[in-house]
Amino acid sequence: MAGRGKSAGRPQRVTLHDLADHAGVSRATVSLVLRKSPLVAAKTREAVLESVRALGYVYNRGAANLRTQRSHTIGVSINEITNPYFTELTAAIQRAFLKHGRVVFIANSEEDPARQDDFIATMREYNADGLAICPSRGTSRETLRRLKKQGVACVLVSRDIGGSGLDYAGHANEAGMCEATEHLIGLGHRRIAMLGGNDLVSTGRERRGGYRKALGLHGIAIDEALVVEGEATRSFGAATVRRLLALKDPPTAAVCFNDVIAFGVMLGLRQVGREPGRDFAVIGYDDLAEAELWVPGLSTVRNDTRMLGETAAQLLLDRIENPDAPVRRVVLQPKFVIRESSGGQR
Amino acid sequence: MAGRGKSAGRPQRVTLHDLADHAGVSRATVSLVLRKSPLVAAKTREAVLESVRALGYVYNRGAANLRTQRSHTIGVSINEITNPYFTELTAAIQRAFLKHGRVVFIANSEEDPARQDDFIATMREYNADGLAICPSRGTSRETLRRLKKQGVACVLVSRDIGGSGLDYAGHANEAGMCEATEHLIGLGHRRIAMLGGNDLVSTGRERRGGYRKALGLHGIAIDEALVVEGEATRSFGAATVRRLLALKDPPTAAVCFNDVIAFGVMLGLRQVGREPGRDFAVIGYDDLAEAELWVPGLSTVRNDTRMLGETAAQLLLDRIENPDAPVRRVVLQPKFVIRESSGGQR
DNA sequence: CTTATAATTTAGATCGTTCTAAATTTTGGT
DNA sequence: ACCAAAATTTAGAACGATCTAAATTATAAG
Repeated sequence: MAGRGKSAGRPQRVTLHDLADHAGVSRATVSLVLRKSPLVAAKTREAVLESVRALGYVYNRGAANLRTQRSHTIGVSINEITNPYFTELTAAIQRAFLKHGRVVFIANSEEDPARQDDFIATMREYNADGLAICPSRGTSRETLRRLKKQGVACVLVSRDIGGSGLDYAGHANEAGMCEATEHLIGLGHRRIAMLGGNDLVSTGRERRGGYRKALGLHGIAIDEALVVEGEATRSFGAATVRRLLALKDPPTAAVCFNDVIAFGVMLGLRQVGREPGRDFAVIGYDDLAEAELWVPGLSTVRNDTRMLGETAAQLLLDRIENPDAPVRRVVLQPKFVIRESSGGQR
Repeated sequence: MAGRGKSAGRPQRVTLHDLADHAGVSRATVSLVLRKSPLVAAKTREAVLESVRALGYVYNRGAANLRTQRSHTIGVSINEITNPYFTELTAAIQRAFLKHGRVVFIANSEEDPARQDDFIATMREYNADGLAICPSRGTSRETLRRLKKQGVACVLVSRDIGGSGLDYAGHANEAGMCEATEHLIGLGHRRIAMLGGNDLVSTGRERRGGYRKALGLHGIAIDEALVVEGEATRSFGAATVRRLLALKDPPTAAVCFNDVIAFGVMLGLRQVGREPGRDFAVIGYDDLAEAELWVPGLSTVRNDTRMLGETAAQLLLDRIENPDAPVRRVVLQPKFVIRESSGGQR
């Protein structure tokens, strides 16, 4: 009596049709009940809901999406989820969309544009309403312009790709790094290294630009030997600071592309018997939860990750709502946090 | 000429129908081409693929799933993605499924069984082929049994829920923690604290059990004041070790539920002027990338995360293939790694 | 040139929902 | 009791793919 299909084999999925039969109404009415339409009479609604319970019905969202041409699904592509900054950002983005009743699909592109492209293609095949992208290194402007041209709602988060023509939510990286660097200059440092980041990614360009700008403002010549590109890992920070300390005119301080590198620098200093904050000044970027706990506490530039997630979500939802609105760019101001790792007056 | 529908409004999606018209064949043939069927003649295939390019066709996976009753989609529910162990595990699981051509849906339940249930419900609504679950704290056995009874393919990863009747892939936590604790005992420690974990989660029960077992094996009485439940955070580790050191008979060593807590312990020791590895022995659990870099290097129990991800994926894929096979449990052996934080002979 | 066989192609039903437009029932005023 | 208006319910056609079973075309053997 239950399950229409063949009596042999797998249990058939319970459908609207089954519910309709069971409750003695039409498919259309059942559909209205499930969508909480006010059109249907209270008594009918009760009967249908009772059938739902009785048959153990599971709504088929895929079928509904096919019909409505809307999926309420958002794809989120993250360049490197094992980086704690992006882990926090991902959680923030997810929370923000969840609050707006969207289902979120997360993928980790691991800095590989091909994987990112695959994911974007898959999400389009699933008819996602929109995409939030932290573009992996090397993402081409053309890829993104094509998305825009094809009418895919899209927002770039954290990292910008110039000329993509997409909405963007990010932080004011140049200003943040400039302030951090000027702080060190104010403490008397002249040989300041800049560790991590690169010019292939906007955040790298901007933070490295902020560093250069600060030195320029105070008439300090830039020694390219102290500007080191690198991965956002602790081991890069540790190895690099050890190498720089071995130079004949070593730096006395370092600003880092992010906190993870700064933690590495502090570990590296200890490995060679130097104490961060006393023998060498260190500044990070992001203000991860861990920064405050270190001994010495890490001076760093705080990005409001949760706010960025919410901003990105709002931009994307607006874009979905109104595909032809003018492009928007929101840049959040960071906050420089002074702790002990940058040392006192020297 | 392009796009069948109304000439006004949004661009219509290109469908198999459009491709068929454009290429002068039937819908069925186009479908065969897209699915790389060998049945179709080379010349026809070329023509269709040319139409795909010409019209900018995007495959509609939702429609296909509706028809085939298979989604090639896997839902992965993670209890806390900001914990780096789970971040790594998530990445490993994703990679493993990707290798098998599955699309992976990731959600962060943040230790909230309600969010986990929501996600599971959503995945069922999307007709996911299977679920990989790192159950959040407080997940009930009944929830999981119901899933099994309803024929949902499911594998538990890392954390076990007794009596769920589901496949499980995890690590031998008791053995790992027992070995670590015995190492400290061998070095002469008698007052050994156990920090973090709790009995609400299998990994906590097992690791704490391993600690108790080791003490028992060597006739050391357990001082419950030294066994502290807690969150897997650095701040818990730091605060707790400071508190324990203030006891009148303080511990001389600590084994930690995981590396993150152990890092916190090392930071906490420094905050009160003690040097980990020299003044106090510390052992972690997980062997995160960071463990090796610390000064002193963190002694810890290594879990092979990538292997766990692959194992879980294989169990789930087998289960999907063969729903009625007997339940399997795979437990991977960890490896104890000795570095400097556990100190030498005292 | 048949004819049997193999290789291709296809019409039409189907998956489980929602939508449109119309049919039916209920309600309330006279 | 009647009728208009409001409230509720519904049949049947979508959505965009795949499947089944059969039709068509090409190839080879006699």
